Amino acid sequence: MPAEAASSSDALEPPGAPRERRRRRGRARARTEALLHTLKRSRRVKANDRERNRMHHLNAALDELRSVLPTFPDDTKLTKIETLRFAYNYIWALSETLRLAEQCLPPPPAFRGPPAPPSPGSDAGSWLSSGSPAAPSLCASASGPSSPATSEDCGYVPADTLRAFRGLPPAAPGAPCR
DNA sequence: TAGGCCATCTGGTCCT
DNA sequence: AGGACCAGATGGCCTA
Repeated sequence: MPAEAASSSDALEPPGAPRERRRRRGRARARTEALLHTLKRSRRVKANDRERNRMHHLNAALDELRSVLPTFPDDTKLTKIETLRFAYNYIWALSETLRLAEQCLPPPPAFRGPPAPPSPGSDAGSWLSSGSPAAPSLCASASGPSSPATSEDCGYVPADTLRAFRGLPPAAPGAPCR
């Protein structure tokens, strides 16, 4: 108790002085607490502002992702979770398409030999053709565009968003090469 | 009206 | 110390 410890010198004061000092100390403490409160408050407001900005940037990135996904104009805007799942499956579908194309076409002479290091810029096929990441079971691609799957079949992409895959070239597994 | 989605606030934790 | 990131809470809006 700091207040108790300080009271030892109070015995030398005239009567009434300790009470006045305590009162002053109380006012000072109230002032510091108020100052601390406003300081905390201003920090919080600043943090809120940063957080809001951060989320806006995140949403902007999500919008950018939406804009490159194949959706129809009359489709309602994909939700955040739909966008992420759709992108995940779309990437997988593209990589499958690439893989099948590589199976059908003889590789160009420049690509013969040891595979290039797995950097996205150098050799798309080598890093895209590893198959389904964690087996996402993209039903629309697996069953072909003519038989769009339902979300019950797939579990990854809602039926509405799956319709966007209809525009893809048929890349059914096991499709005969020309 | 219930449920889904979203924006915002908030406190905690980690990193620089 | 201050900023970034994260997850939980809350309230508003919309739709079935």
